[in-house]
Amino acid sequence: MVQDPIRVLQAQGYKVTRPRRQVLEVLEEAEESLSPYDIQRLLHQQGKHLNHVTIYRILDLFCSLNLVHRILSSGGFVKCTLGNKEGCHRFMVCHHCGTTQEFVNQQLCLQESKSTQNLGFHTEYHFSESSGLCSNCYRKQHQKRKNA
Amino acid sequence: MVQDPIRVLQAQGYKVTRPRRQVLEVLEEAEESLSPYDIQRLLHQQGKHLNHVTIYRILDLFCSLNLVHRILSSGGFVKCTLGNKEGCHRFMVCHHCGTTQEFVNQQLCLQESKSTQNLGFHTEYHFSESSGLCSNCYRKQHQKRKNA
DNA sequence: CCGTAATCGCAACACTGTTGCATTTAAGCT
DNA sequence: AGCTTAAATGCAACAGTGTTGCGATTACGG
Repeated sequence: MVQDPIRVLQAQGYKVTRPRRQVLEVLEEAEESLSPYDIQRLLHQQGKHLNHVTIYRILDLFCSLNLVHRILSSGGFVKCTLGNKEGCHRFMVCHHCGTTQEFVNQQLCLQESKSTQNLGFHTEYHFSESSGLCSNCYRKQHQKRKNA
Repeated sequence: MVQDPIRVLQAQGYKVTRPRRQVLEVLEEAEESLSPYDIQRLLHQQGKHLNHVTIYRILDLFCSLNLVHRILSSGGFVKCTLGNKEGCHRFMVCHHCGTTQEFVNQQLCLQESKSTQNLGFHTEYHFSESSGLCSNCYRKQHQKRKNA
């Protein structure tokens, strides 16, 4: 499991501010990836008002600390839920409902590193993204077809 | 090896226009990923003037045909150089010089699919990005340290 | 060479991300 | 608890990126 983000901030000498806690909370609760402006809108609905500049800066910081990852297919950010000792993140993204789920696979990670090293590349970090249907959406699509 | 992009366009009933050929050419020559506006600038320098809207639409099309892939770390686009029967793309991106190189690994691809399927996910497509130093930049950094 | 559907260019707009600077705040110290 | 100060936030203004609708142009089949 990933370390408590608050602890990570403290350990690296960053302040634990209200905006940072709020951004963490909203990412924590989300099932899908959120754009900076999504985050602003969601917080706004809760009566919490953050400047978009602040959100951008917070996301930059969180990315650099590997607390958060940007999803390519959506452009949104997700909170990393799993440890990443090896500098590796793997995500599954449902292209129907947008749900994003992180997973780990130590063996895949090692093989991916080895594979790039064999090609003369010095990998420091890697990630992967699998796009498809989550089990829920797959079931729904399947039933629809049966009924049609 | 990947099929000739021109053939792909024709086979799918898309016209082979001058702007499309020009975008393909500039991506072909580039070692690093190029943003839409990078592409416009490069073509402009060659006396070829494309509207940015056109470039966006062409890149959308090429992405949907899997002729081109967007790199997360840079936001730029690269021409896919290898086949992708399995709906899989793997890239190495040097964070120093920006060079981008595609590679394949059938075994990794199969394992990644299996891994997500075991988690109840129905993967249709996946890709990975390894960030690090290419052999050239690694050597340079290494020498610098020795001299310092 | 002609007709036409697809594609492109243009203008205008909407959204996303950035910079500099004044104000506020977390956290260490007493 | 109050004081201090470096870090972080908010604001305003701007810069860059991406989108839409529509009229003009062009690839390509006949």
